[in-house]
Amino acid sequence: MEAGYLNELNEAQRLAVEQTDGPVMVIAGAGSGKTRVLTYRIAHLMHKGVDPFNILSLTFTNKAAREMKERIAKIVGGTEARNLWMGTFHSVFAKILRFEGDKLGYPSNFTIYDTEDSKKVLNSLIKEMQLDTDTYKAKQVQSRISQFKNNLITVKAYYNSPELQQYDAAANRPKMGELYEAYNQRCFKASAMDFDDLLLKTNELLTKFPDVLYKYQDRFRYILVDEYQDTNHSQYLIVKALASRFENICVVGDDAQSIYAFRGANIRNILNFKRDYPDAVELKLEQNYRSTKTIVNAANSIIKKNTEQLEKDVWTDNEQGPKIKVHRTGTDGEEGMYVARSIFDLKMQNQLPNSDFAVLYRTNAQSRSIEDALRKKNIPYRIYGGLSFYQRKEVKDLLSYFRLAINHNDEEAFRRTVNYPARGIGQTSIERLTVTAREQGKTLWEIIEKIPQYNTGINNAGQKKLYDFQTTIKSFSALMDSMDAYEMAAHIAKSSGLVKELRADDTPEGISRYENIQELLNGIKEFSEKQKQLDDGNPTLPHFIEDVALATDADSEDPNDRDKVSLMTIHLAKGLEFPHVFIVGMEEDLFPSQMSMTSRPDLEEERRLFYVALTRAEKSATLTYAFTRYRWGKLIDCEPSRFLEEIDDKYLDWQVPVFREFDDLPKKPTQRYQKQTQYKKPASKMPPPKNAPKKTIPTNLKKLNETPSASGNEAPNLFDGNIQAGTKVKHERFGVGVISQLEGIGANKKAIIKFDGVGEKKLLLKFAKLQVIN
DNA sequence: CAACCCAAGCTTTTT
DNA sequence: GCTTGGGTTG
Repeated sequence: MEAGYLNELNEAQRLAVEQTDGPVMVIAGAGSGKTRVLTYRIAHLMHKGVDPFNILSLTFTNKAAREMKERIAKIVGGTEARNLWMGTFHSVFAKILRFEGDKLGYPSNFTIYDTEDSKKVLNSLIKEMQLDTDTYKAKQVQSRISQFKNNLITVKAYYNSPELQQYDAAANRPKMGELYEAYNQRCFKASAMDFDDLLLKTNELLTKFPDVLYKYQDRFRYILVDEYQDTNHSQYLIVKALASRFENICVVGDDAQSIYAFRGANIRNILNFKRDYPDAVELKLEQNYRSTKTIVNAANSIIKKNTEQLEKDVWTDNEQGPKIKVHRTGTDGEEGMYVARSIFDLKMQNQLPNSDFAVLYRTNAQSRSIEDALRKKNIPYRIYGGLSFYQRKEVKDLLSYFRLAINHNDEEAFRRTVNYPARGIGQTSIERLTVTAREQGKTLWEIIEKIPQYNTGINNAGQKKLYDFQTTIKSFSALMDSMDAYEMAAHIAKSSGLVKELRADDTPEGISRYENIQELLNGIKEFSEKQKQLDDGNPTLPHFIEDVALATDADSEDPNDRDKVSLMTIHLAKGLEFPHVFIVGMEEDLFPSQMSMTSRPDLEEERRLFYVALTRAEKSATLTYAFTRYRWGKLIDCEPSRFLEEIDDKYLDWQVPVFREFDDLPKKPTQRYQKQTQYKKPASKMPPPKNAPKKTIPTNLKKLNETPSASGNEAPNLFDGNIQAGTKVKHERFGVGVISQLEGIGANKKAIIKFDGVGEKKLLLKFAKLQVIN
């Protein structure tokens, strides 16, 4: 067959497809047809006679993998496409670890612990080790351990690094190393790997066993990595190791869309690709096919504020399109109403489907006000993300039964199920069981299997209950080979007593829980049927669990959700596109998030996030922000996001009334505040916030990398002065206060200041325009 | 041992 | 404002 698809590509795209051998880096601007290049490239490889079995394609989400596979199947045929190795890093290497993990001491049925499981392990360890729960917060410890693992810092490496230990000691966590070690041991004992382990252990496998490395190098002769800018160090090393023999590696990404540094993604991986592969062919996809000129150019005007990036010039042939609307409302509730009304109007005027619209936000918590408003207007919507279906308590309870039946040593599954539904096995029994298990160096399961042999201190009735529990679970395991996933799941749901328990609860929540279990069972049925239709399918429960452990909600497509407005975080929106996009909550402290304000790299990541958000839009984008907003159940005052200021003004249509907080800016950076007259603010409706007689848009923050003296027109800047604790200062917004503590050095010097009536605030001296008062 | 009540923490993003 | 976990009570 003639490779006619090549004609559908532009020059750069065609080169990216045809350059099949040797290292290739494709920098793909937003909306530049990246997926098309990837799919065609794989199809092209197969046309050239490469066995799909030798192609490894790593994507960021399962959904992306599935969609790409479908598209390839359309070009080359389903049977051919099926043999491709395509999936997320986690899912591909989990599969390999099931196969090879015995070399590292793991059985093939190891459990994959999710974040919640890991946190529970850590919490019990913190308790057992009698550490202070204020300094050792499971969440913080977890992210620290995750950092270690993503950077291949083993326990041993940790102990060899005075620097790492000092860091933890300084954070008041001197036992971090012991905790790390204990956590690993506990997971290993339970035959469990956490998400990071899947990558770490793969690295270990490839390093320690050259024959294994050789085997997979030989298998994966052609490697493609999508979203390369979001790979972490661990992933980077895996790819590097696997590709080092044939060097047929193609990475695709966009440094401007790197938004996962917070969980270890290393933007250097893409910035340094050329250093790793000096012969690499570098291609840039710069023509945007998605958005209007306005949107493309506005997005460009934002992203150029970032310092570190690969040079590129994204442009489009599309029409100019309308300006980006910027709309301010009084409250978050009004913001939701404005969005709902706008969607409604656009829909009615232009006869558009709901699915043409998306509402994007920085944090999941913001969805509520949008939902309320959409509901009021009877506009159907779908929320993506948030608490995943599989994370819901009742769903996870049932899944835990499955997990325990598959891997008896899965301690978290054991703890979840042993007394739910209630079997009269109480806390004391579990406590005693745990103590015995730790003393004996055995798992909880190993103890209850032979409970009379151990001196647990549990009374006879309790021992019997535990033993019976163990027998029940074993009876499930025995059926695992003869039943498909659905039969097995339905059997377990019933025999465990879980269904009965849930049906007994006729409160609305109880009914909903019951329905969720039914939904889970339906899903499993669908899975079984689907697998049976494949010639190499595997309809068993363990296979289902494997899928679920690495699945997210974004992966499930409900046909009922077709014509709905999409609500999601910006992170989840990456890779998607919608004709009309609303970006809500354009406020300081929210977007950019307050967590990101103190460091340049973090702020740049937020800016990239904004870039991602804006470039999702095809035809129109609307930005909204509120004057006040409920956060943590409290009403707080908001300031417009600096990102609004950063967009080139000519692309914006400010629907903002004259606003007093802008009136006294140092040098009136734009005229927009004066020229807007059509939306005069009714003075009575918008009382100035109590503690902030005058707000300022933080224009000075734009100059983060400049020396502070450059902005010398302001009040005395204390950042380089030798200010001390105890000094009395005055802040524009918070009023008079006393510095109680100082931390950080140089540009990062922060002060904790106790303000009268406002309370304690931590402020970066560089920005807080403080005045010393005597 | 289970049910209920209250406090704390949370809200940056997720494979 | 909501959820989770811990503590107290029956």
